[in-house]
Amino acid sequence: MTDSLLTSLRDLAGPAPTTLADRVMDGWVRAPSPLGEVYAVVGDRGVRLLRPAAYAGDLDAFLEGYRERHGRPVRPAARPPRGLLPALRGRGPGPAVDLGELTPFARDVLAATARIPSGQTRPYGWVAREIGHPKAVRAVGTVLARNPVPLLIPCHRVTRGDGQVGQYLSGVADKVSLLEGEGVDLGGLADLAAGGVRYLGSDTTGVVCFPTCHHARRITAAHRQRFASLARARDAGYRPCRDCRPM
DNA sequence: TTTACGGCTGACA
DNA sequence: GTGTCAGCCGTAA
Repeated sequence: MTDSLLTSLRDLAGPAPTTLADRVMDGWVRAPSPLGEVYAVVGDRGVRLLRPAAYAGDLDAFLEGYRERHGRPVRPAARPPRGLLPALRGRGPGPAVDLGELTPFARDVLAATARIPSGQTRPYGWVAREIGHPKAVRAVGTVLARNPVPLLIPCHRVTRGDGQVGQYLSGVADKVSLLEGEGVDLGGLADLAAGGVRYLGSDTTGVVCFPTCHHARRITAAHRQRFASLARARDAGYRPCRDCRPM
């Protein structure tokens, strides 16, 4: 049997080949989300753009804007991409996203943001440090403001270092509602921030975390220690949590 | 190539 | 405690 025949047989066992139309046209879908209906455009490598309808406005205008910006025609997709609907309900790893048109810096920012677990928040400065550009804090904000796939890449989980929620693509109210929907205690965080507290530690483990970290939330009141800075926590003998990597 | 602009931050009054 | 300001840095025009 020739190699080319083997290859052909193997291809038959794989996913159905995409048609030419699939390669040159993207497909759009509507889907429900915590922010109401969203529009999404999907290419052969994944979701390329997602916008809440309430923010994007009229579907025609949204599609026209997409065509203009990306120079690609769009048609209704036969079905939503695998994983999109569960991801918008907060379940599963989510669909593939196509960030190929972004700069390497922007992709790094979004990749770091995608690692923030549901129900937790990180400061803009944390994202900057994670990607090796600790001083590019504002540039991180600029990238997140243009996140092509909000909700799928949870830019709402990036908040200001001083305890305020910060801005959001479709408005602060949406950011607040998303975070509260994930169980983030914004009132509690604001109280901590008002008292100058940015980190919580456990005096039984000697570990210090961001307040929304999974571990910080389990510290019982009697053992909870509050810190204004990581330096203070270190001086007191605490080490940074390996999960939330406070900075 | 230059410039202006942010989903920010830390310092200082 | 709160308000202001300069610094920072990747983009887009």
